[in-house]
Amino acid sequence: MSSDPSATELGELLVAASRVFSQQGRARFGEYGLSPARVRLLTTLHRRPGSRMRDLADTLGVSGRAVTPLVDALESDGLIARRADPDDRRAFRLTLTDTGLATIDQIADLQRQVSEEIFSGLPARDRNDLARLLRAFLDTASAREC
Amino acid sequence: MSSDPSATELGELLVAASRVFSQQGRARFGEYGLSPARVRLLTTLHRRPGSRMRDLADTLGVSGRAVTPLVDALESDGLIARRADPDDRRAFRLTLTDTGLATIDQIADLQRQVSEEIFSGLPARDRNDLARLLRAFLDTASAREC
DNA sequence: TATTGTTATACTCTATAACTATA
DNA sequence: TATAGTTATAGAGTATAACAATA
Repeated sequence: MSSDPSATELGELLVAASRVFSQQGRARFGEYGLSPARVRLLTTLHRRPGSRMRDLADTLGVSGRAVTPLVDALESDGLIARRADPDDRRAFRLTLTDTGLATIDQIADLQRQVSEEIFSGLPARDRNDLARLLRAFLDTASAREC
Repeated sequence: MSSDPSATELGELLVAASRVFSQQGRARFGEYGLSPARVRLLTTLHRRPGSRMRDLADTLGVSGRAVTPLVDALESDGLIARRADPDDRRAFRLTLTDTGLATIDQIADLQRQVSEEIFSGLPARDRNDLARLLRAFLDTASAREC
């Protein structure tokens, strides 16, 4: 038994739990043509309106190359708009259209439905504790990235 | 404020935390040619030696079709072996080779390294609480699937 | 020179559907 | 008929590298 025998198990539990949630969400969102990557991009953009594509790539933790086709598709579906950046002629500023904002509402509804369903078996107190611990973990993890 | 305003946030936290862990793991395992799907298949097979491909697909929660190329690749790399099922001539029994078992050890090492690194900022008590809550969540979630 | 975003290309993972060989 | 596994085909998501335009 080493210094922390449960670190590995903790990682496995985290991934397994997330997988349960993601698979449920993927199925539910899929009915509305919303893939995980699209949802992530839309909600990220909603939190940071006017982001450039590079900003989005950094925030999402993916390569710049991965953003282009996603934005292409979302733009062609009328959910987001590319606008020229007045300060940098190489860049675009991305914004949600009215349709995109309506989709954000739909996403929020679906997320709430899936979340309440999936966490319904967990007592409220456990849910609160879990949220607190996950927040603490994310704080320490993101602090170490800098 | 509805019955449980934090369910959505809890889902987001769970996915975000898992993503931190997975991205770190993906990078680390990738150095050894171990993709997430390969690791999942190998560790699952290690827990259930002699599984048939259909069993693996069910356990992994993917289509049968997704298993074939994975098994092909792992077999051609000498990590697993297909053996005819004596009771059903349509089916294969999969087993880990010695090389596959060595890879399992390597995977365990890497998982431990990544886990200890990523959870190092979280006090031991929080880690234990987090593990307990995730286990409780998985229990309720998998109970509902039946 | 460095950076923004694109095109070109390729890889991993997954799915559905049609097929074969067995059950 | 149903099932185990394969082949065929397709799609999403991502990566690296090379490029154009701009900083």
